[in-house]
Amino acid sequence: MYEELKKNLNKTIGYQIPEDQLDAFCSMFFPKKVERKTILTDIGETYKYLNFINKGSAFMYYLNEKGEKVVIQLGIESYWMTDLYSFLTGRPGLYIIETLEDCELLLFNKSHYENALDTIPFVDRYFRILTQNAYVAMQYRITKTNSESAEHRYQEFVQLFPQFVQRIPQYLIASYLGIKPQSLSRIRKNLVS
Amino acid sequence: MYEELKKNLNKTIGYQIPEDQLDAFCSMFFPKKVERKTILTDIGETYKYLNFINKGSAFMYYLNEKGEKVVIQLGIESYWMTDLYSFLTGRPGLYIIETLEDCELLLFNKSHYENALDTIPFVDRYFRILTQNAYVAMQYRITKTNSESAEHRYQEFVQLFPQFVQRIPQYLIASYLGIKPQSLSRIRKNLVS
DNA sequence: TTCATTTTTTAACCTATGTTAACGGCTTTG
DNA sequence: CAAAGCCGTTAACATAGGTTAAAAAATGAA
Repeated sequence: MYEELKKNLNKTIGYQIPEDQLDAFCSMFFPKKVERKTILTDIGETYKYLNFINKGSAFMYYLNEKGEKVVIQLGIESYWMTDLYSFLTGRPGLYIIETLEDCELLLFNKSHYENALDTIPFVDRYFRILTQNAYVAMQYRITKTNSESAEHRYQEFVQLFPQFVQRIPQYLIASYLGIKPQSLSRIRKNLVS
Repeated sequence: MYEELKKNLNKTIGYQIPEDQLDAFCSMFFPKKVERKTILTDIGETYKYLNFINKGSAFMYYLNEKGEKVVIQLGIESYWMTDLYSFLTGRPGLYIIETLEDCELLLFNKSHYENALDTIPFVDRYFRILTQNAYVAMQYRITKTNSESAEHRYQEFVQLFPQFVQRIPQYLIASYLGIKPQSLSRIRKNLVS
């Protein structure tokens, strides 16, 4: 049940975490299975959980004034999916998280979060690194969006996230890259020939 | 000397911080004056300081393959300017910070940072909120860049950062918004008429 | 297997933004 | 105060990507 999570913990932290600490941490999670196309948390609700994807895939998006989904984040196994801001501040969320495939999630609620930070040595470091990585990745994404062509960005996306290309519908990848599905289709066509 | 910083601390934290704690924190800063067009930290160097802008303005940018400056962040009084990733991890920075006007900076180095986190109660909360805000702002910026026209983004920029429009050269604002200076000039012309 | 739905592709046409190049007004510096 | 750079504007032209609409392909449900 917790293999994927433990793998992620060790990899993120960068050293082998003692097994008893790992188990203490994992015991705080609440497993949950949900079908594909399930909305995990809706706009305006407060995010009560950090969601770890143990199996399956999901995406987080924003609905703009035209009613279009603007994809903010994509995730598969071993990714966290949360409106971090809402979770941390307790304020209503701005984004919607929806599953793409049937999912096995591991939920981690706020009181466990605070408790773990205080009692399990590696946890503080783990979440600090996680947040740092998310921040850096987003900063990188902005610089690329602001300075590279859609074609270039797509090629880089394929290179960085080959697993995503297999499993995430193309129109969501397009939105993630800030272009229309028709444009991505055209770009792919040009790349082949 | 520390008025701007204290103001920022109280505002960010959301309550009145005891004066002795404020003073303890402020005493850890190292004031520094630099001229306009000074490069604070260059690509490849590790960021040793968190830079608080007490007076003046600066910007952080990335040099892409074509040698163009891609602006990541703009800042005036009361803004922090740092490659947070480099500062926190000790790895070489990816970005360049350069002053626009003559600046009075307050530098905060890493050992002071760690020391302050441990010994002054409000500091942990302060930096947590600061990081959260930066994260949220960047997420917002991505969604807008990926779904709104340049004109719309500029109008929102003017509304959110009227002080920036006065003091930051237009070609840097254009880069921040992900467009060319000529395009921003054209957009502004259309808005007037 | 079939039908309904979702996703991708195509194509013709449109528009916002990029490109190149030139000019003029500030600002900085000697 | 003159010269040199820098910055913002303009204009003509080029193009990446958006729009609309339809058909084709893939997927899921019955």
